[in-house]
Amino acid sequence: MATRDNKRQDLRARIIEAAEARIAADGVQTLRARDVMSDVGAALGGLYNAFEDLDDLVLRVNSQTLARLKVVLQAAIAGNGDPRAALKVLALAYLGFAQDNPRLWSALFEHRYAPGKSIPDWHLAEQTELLAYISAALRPLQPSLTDAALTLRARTFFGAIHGIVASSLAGRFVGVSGGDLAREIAEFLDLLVSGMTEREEERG
Amino acid sequence: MATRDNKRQDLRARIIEAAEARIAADGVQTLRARDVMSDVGAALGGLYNAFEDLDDLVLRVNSQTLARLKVVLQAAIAGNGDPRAALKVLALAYLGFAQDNPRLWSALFEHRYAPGKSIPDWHLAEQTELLAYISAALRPLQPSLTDAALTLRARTFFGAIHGIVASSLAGRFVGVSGGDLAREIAEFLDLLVSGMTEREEERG
DNA sequence: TGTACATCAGTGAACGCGCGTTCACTGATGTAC
DNA sequence: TGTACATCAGTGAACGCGCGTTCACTGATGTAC
Repeated sequence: MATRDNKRQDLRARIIEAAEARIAADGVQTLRARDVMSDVGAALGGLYNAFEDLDDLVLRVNSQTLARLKVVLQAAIAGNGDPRAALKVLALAYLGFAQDNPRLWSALFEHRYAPGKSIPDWHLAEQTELLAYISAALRPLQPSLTDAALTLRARTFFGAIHGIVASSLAGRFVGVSGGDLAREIAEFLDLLVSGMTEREEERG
Repeated sequence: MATRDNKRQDLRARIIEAAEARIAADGVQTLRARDVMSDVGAALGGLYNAFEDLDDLVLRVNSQTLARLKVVLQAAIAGNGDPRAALKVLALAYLGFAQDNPRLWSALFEHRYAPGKSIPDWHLAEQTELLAYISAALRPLQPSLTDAALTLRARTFFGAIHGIVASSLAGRFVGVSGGDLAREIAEFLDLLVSGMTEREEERG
């Protein structure tokens, strides 16, 4: 019988679920072990049977958020055959995800792990995996780039789009609606893509 | 005699200076009232004669950092007559400032004010002022944009460049030197600018 | 210039609160025979 | 199937620590006359 182990896994899942709901509602900054365990209906100390510590729990929620984001990005590029549009589709899907899940999405970036503790490799790998989507969308547009340059360029693109989305969701874009923002990002990417094709034509 | 007031202003200045040094060395996250006042050689409670609270002190440091950034940006565009290069010059100056003052620069964005307390208008105005430099650099490149669209576009550009710089300084750009990054940003802007001129030519 | 009083910057010990984590205990689940 | 013992998840009160802020007190500076 794996009853004991089943219960353990079940509790873990319920704790993650409760933490996710808390973060989605109030943000990762104010997440408290007490609240999560009280939501779950279990004792405070039980958290430390199921997880190493609170950071570990947040990490699991973030991992789940990345997985959800991955699904959204995959769906976005799945039905799309035009390589010139792939980057834009990714960027707008990213914006949409951030708008739909602002606090979970923020938690990916704003959570501070305890000093000295670094993000585990498996979680960094999850992040890198998503960057590969950008590389793939970029490659047909900039075929002359080496693999290393392409990877760097993908990081640059991610930084840029993320920066635009983060600035807007941080409330710096006063009086700009979600639709305005999507148009602005689309336009921004058109500028980049037309710059890229011009470059490649000069080269070719 | 303004002796009393002189001393007050002097203490304020010394506290700001000490706080700035602490933030520059260790980051705003770990700034402690006790450390600052002990650096200054004054009693802990004295902080609350000179400032409203610790947030207020951080705000003053941030304000000073913005002023320094402003000087750097002004210097960068001052000797430059080519409007096509102005954006790039600004972006590279921004990167340089962030690289030279990583923790003071981070403090501008990562400091969390107490819940319910919002950033005062005069500080928001300081930020807006810097965005005007971007608008000015952008206008000759996109003359057909309305003022509102130009302002939005300036925010978009800032978000993008800031995002790239922030990602890189957060250590996500593994194995990328400062020089590589500057080249990458320069290239990124070339793409944008050539996209813009192409657009405006189509239009003209 | 001198005296008496008022003001307020400066002091630092103590307060207060939040909250992650621990730990001795219990009781349910698992194992051996 | 039943009994005795072992294990370990679950409990929640208590610990521990950090640290911003307060406050009663002092002494220097300022004001009135």
